[in-house]
Amino acid sequence: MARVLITSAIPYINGIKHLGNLVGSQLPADLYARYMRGRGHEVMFLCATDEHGTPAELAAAKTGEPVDVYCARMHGVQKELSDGFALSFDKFGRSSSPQNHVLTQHFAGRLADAGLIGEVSEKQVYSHADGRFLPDRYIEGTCPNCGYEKARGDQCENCTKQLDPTDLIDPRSAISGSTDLEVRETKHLYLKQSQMRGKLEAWIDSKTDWPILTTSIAKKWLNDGDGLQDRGITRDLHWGVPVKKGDADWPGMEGKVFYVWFDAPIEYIAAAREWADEQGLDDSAWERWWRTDRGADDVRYVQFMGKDNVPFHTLSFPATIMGSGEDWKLVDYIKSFNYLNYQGGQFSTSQGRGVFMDQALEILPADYWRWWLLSHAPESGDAEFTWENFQMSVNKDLADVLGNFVSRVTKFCRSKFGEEVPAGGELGPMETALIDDLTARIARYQDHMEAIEVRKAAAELRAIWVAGNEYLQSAAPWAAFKEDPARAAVTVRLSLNLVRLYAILSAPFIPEASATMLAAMKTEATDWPDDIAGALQTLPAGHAFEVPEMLFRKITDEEREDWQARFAGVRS
RNA sequence: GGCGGAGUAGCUCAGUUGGUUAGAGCAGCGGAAUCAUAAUCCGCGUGUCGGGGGUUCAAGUCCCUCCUCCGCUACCA
Repeated sequence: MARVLITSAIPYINGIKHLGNLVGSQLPADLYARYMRGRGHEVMFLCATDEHGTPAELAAAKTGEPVDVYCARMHGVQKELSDGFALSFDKFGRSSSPQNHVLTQHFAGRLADAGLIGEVSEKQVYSHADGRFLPDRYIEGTCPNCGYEKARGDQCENCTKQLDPTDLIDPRSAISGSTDLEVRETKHLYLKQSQMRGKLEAWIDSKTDWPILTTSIAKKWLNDGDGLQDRGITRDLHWGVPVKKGDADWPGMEGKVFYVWFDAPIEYIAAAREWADEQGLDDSAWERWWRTDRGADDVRYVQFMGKDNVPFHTLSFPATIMGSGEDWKLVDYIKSFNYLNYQGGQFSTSQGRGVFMDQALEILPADYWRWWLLSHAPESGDAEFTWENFQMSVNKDLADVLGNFVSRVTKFCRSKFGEEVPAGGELGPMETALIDDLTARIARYQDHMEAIEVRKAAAELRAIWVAGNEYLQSAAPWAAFKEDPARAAVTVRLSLNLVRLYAILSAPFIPEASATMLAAMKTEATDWPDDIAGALQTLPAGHAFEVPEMLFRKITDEEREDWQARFAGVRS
């Protein structure tokens, strides 16, 4: 039994995530976690909300809540939705947790001791009306290049020119519109990533099995321009982890907090600690996952994220861990994803375009979304969601191929043999052929799951479902029953066992339907099938079962058209 | 602009280090079957592998060039 640590990129606290966000990290991470658990491995699957930063403060101000109250509420909303999608986190933590405060300050102290933190005095724009420093993107003005009047301080959306906020003509706060701005001197801490460039590059180079998408992004940042740049890790904000050197004050940094990209990845570790604390366990319980000197040296650590998050996970966070000089666990494999588009354009949180997690669950159960999203995961390039494709895929794969198989087998048995596994007959050549076919297919399915080839795994699983229909069609128990009931009994007995087998194999993709199938078969035998022939005899003759409710209903054309119209425009 | 990804059947996509007539699912057409959610199963592919050029006995695969789409570009997280 192996031990597998799995983290999914942590979603920002603001708003509800859309399906593109979901399929880019949390959902495939859950697939992998469920599969690894199914194989009998010990899994620690962690996620959290990323709660700090200016956007959270502004969103809270807008709703009139104190920012901690706002974050607590939104965390609850996101937790509920992740439960709705059956995401099986061992802990869904919060980057604002006390555990993360302690760890973030600890890392900062270690990095400072190692000489990897520098203090830099820099000029930033302060807005008197807003009472805060403004990030570049929150300053608007006229573009000096093209004259566009709503250019942002980081880049002009009209002419795409990179800007510095001080370049803008007639700058104003994008928050309040105030022009009462001032360039102020402020001191910040920088993580000297540049000093670790060689070490990081050697580490990246050693990861020959990583996806090209992952390593190419990392190398770009390592080698672009003057090489890896140092990054500021503090901000003049109120909401965040106060700047401290371990548990000691940091002279000159009073009133400042660590910046999100520094404290957010550390929350991966803190989430494990939150989990241990919640369970009433001591530090060794989480350290055995995270400290290689305390038991984590045999842990395999896999991260899931969208491609936009790759630089932080390949460079900044490893720099933090390596720079600490302590024996923290580094990631072993990074699975990154491209983007999912929506009906020819992008999903857009700001424009409310696309389907969001809460809306998705309002119209269909999680398994429908899980299956479509995972079987179309944007692995080799950006992928596209269309309602036509969604309707066709889900109806065909889930309702016709899998759902109908369960239905035809259980109902046929009930009408001819009653609601128990029928006795009699011996396995013949047709059964042997099926078992051989399944054995080969399941081996391929496992290979794809081990390699986290999500689409290929889904395609093989579907083929495994099809194999059941092919077998049933050629064995034709409805015909055999008339002259050779024992022959029909063999077929039905095997097919009922197939239902159980399918439930186990399919659980990582469609956990709710899988549970329904197991309940209908009245079995708690859910061990992963190593020997297929043996696994298909688990339910013995005489074992009672029941005909389940329809596993998957079909999406009608009317519904599809309705949803298409409803989600075309702006989210209400 | 720079970097990266993608461009293969009507649609969504596979195609390992270059090697027989380029594949799968869906859709479409024809058939079988009637247990089942009008479901299932079988058969059917004349594709300029984005365009052009090149290397090679042999190119979807390698090289050059051009076109299109997408992402990133370090203060959005």
